Amino acid sequence: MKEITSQQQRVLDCIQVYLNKTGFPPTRADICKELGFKSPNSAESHLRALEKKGFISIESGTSRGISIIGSSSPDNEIYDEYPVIGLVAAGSPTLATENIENKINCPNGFFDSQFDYFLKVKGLSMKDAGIMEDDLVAVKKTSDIKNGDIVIARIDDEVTIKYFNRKSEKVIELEAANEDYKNIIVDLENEDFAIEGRSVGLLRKN
Amino acid sequence: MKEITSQQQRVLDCIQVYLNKTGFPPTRADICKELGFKSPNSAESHLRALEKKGFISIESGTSRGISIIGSSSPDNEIYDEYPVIGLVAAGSPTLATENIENKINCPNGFFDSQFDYFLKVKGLSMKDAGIMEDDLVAVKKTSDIKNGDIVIARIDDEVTIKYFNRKSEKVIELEAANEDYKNIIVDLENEDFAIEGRSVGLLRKN
DNA sequence: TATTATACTGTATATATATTCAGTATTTAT
DNA sequence: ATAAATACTGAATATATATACAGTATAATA
Repeated sequence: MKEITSQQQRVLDCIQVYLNKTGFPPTRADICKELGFKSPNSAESHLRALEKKGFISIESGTSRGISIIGSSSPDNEIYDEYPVIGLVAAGSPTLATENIENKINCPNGFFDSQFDYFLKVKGLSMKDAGIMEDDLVAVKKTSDIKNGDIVIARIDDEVTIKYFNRKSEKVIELEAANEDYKNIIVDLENEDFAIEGRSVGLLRKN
Repeated sequence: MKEITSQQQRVLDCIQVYLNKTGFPPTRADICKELGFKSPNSAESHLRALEKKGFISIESGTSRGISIIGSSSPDNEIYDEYPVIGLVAAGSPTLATENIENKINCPNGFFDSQFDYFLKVKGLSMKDAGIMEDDLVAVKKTSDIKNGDIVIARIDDEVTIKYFNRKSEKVIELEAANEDYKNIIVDLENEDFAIEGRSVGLLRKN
């Protein structure tokens, strides 16, 4: 990255400020208005210099086609509020769908996969997988599950977090990661079973 | 916020994806191309519906003047980039740039206590504390430590993460949370020992 | 000393883009 | 039963915007 001049820095800052304020990049005219230039070509040539030095990229023939290189995220990143849902009852956990304990603000792409909510874990059935009591598991609502995935599953009214293991067409094993807990064999023909989602990450506050 | 239809959701997602990819919002034509519409008015009417429902705002007469509402970070929260530092067997986790693996953008008050960096864990010495290989431990640089705290400690040139246990004025025990690992007894008089910081949280991506 | 980069004003223009108007059809409320 | 919202195609147009061209002037290279 080459050296930047003070005027070029002003233009670069101007683009960043404009982006923060509006959510989209400025036009040449916008930059002129902001910095007091009287010709759109003033902005244009500064932009070309910034492009040549690698600070920005300009999409040719595209309105507002400016993007700042390097400062990939902090300002472009999207944040959202994710609900924390509790697994209530110690022995037989039941999902309280409406029971949102609180909300956590967190970058959208925080975990490798998109997720929908945090599940507050009760019990130690997944202890050996590093999932402890009160940990917040990032859950992606999906039924796209592979063997070995950590899933949030519902059997009748009981919700539990376990390793997923398909035994046959009609039999699924939910495997605990703790020898003190026994695995659950689900007969899909005789039981009301559903996958709530898959764990895509974990958050622990202590 | 009113209910969103599936098509409107597709358009909203399309805007978000385009923004992530290019750094600026799409035109009506861009949306059409992306979603297979044949008339720019298809995009236009969806945008108007999204605006009416409060999901986006549209700057009139402005090219690419779309901004997603709510996606901007709440004003009260402050975000920062936190470095991820690798815990190498015979190295020290310093904030030197050569040790920074990457950076994670994260709300400032994400964990209960302020923290300074993420430490990428190697090994399973804290397995029973739910800290697994490649987990990111949020570390607060401090020497204010109580017995039972999970600390990042340095003995000579070796850095480890262990439970802290002060045995006497001059003796500290570093306790592993895995019976396969043996505890470390530190004699402060004869060894070069320092506390790098304390674990205040944990982040796992999988 | 000639050349290139910086730092502008001012005018002009092709085109990228928003936006309106005219339709058609289905679904959902009132 | 009627209005309103959804979900589109297709064409037309005013204007927002990028971008080239013609200058002027100063500072930094080579």
